[in-house]
Amino acid sequence: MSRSEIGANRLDDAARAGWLYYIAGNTQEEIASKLGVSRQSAQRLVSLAMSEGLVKVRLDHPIANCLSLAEELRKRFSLDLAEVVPSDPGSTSTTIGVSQAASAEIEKWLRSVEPITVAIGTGRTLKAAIEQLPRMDCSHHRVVSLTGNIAPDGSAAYYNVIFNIADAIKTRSFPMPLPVFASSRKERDLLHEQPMIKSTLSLAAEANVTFIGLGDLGPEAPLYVDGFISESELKALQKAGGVAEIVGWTFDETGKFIEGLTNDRVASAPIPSREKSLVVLVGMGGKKLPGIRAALRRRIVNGLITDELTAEALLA
Amino acid sequence: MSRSEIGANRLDDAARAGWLYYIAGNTQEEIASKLGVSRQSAQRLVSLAMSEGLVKVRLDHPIANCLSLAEELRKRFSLDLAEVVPSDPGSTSTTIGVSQAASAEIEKWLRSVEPITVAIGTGRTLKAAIEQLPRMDCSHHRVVSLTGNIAPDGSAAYYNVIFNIADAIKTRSFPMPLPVFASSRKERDLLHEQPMIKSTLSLAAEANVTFIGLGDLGPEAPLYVDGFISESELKALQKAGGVAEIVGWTFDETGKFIEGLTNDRVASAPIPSREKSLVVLVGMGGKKLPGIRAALRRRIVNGLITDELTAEALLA
DNA sequence: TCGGTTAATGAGTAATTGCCCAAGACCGAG
DNA sequence: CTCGGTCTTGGGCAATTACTCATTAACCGA
Repeated sequence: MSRSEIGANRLDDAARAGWLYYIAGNTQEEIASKLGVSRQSAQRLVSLAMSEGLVKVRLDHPIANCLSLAEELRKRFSLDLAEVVPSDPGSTSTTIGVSQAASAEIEKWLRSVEPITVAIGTGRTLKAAIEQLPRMDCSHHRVVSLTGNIAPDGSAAYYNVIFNIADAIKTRSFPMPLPVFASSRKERDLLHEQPMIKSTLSLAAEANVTFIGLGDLGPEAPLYVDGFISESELKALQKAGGVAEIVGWTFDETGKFIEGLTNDRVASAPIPSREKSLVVLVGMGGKKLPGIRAALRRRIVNGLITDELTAEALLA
Repeated sequence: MSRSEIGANRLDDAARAGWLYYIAGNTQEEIASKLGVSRQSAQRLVSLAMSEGLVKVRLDHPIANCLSLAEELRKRFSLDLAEVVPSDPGSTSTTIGVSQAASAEIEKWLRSVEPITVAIGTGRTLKAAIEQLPRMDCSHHRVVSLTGNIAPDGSAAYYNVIFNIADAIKTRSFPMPLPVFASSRKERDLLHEQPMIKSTLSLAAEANVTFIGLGDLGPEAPLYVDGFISESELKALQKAGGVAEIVGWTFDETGKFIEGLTNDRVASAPIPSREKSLVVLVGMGGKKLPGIRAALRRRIVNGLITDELTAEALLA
């Protein structure tokens, strides 16, 4: 029996154990005897099923406060989509909850029988959301990345999610075989003139729906931490008033894009039209708050998925 | 604060507790302190969230054995849909697993943006499936019942699920305001001539997809236990070779409908076309086995959702 | 074939959860 | 206002689950 078969069997067993536990309501001891393993192994299988994402938990009840916050956000910022999930006071996670909600929204779009084009950004939040997606056949849809997938060191950019999505669902995916930042404006423009890139860019421009994350520009800015920009570049952006970035495009607290600096070199596609399509920002947490507020005010996005605390702060 | 508000708040809290438990991964003690209640109350809220169906657990991993059984069933009986869920050896439940799978399949159809018509039968299995449905807006779809909803004692037939479905999702639903069995063939035909009934019947006939359960005709036949037929009628059906019924239509082990007897009086709609639509039978367990086999052989249905053990028995 | 390394296993134990029961709150009827 | 009944609450305890750790088995390269 080959290595991969063992692995498959293991996941198979995990799925079976998870099924017996979560659906059939067996105790782990019962599962152990039914599967002919020790209680400890059964426990491991169950937790494996959970950690591997075989088990998806969904909670559908419209919690009153979340609903009303969403409604207010929609009105205040003329949003086409607003979703608010409960907050976990005390948790420091910046993805918990919103990634599940984002996943559900992405899934909803992908269930469409009409072929659609989905554009997607980068980041931890989106990555977590994609991991929640069920395996499904979406071969009639197209998923296109808004950002380059090459990290400064030449490796694949870790938080570029286009490959994760292609992995989770069966679809035609269009990565952007580019560095995230070119070395100069000239080089960026040159790269964008390449036929393949050009067609991917125009595909992105006509996306029906777009899901993007947001990175702050504080001392632990993802762009800086992940090595896409240097410390001095970060400082310069901060000095120019930059508060956040979306797929690499930095902007100030009014949502105005920073002139020059790194924005000259971002190889990302422009953010698709908010007139003709839905652009959903997924994010939560105090660090992102100024950025989210700016993005909403200048209508860089027309959809938002966030949590209760952030929603309240946005409305305050 | 009114009674209903209290109830709503309670479910709201339950949802919040369930969210903190299942999504955010808090312990019940943490939830208790965050929600400002005792640990026991938190525990109650979490279990309420589960029992009220606010929390939906889905397991998506193609368990190899289930997949191959489904594939074989599809081939052997020329099915358009076959789904096999794991069995819980030892459990006596006749709905566990298949109802979840049926719910997922129903949901898939209801997610369609094209308006569709869904026909639905009766029974414990389907009732359990409907309870799993998430709240969703399906006002562009129509859901029609295949059977009358009036029990012999004049009350609403308990296992008629059309009201449950209308309760769970927002849709135009079409019940059949009829007894399940008329007193005679003549009366049945007369009832079916009434304009409203007639239009509901023709709506059922053009359903895009149909979900039905199956009842055995053994000593504990649901039809008999629920008081729809008398003991002597049951005996007569058995003597005539009847092994099972679908929405009241009884048939023998070859799938041939029993001539005369109760079939003359069934007020149910005929089972929709297997040529032009998908008719899915949902059921599992040894008691139903002869019935399921018969239904598949004579193509009373062209779709099946069942469990491993039943699938294996069908293929043996 | 042999060491070295890694992964899997089972025992024991701490943490967490589910359940039962008694006490108290609430409500309607008298 | 009081009584009887029902529902809710929290304490305590038994059952269940998660984690740690030492041991064993499996694997891999030489």
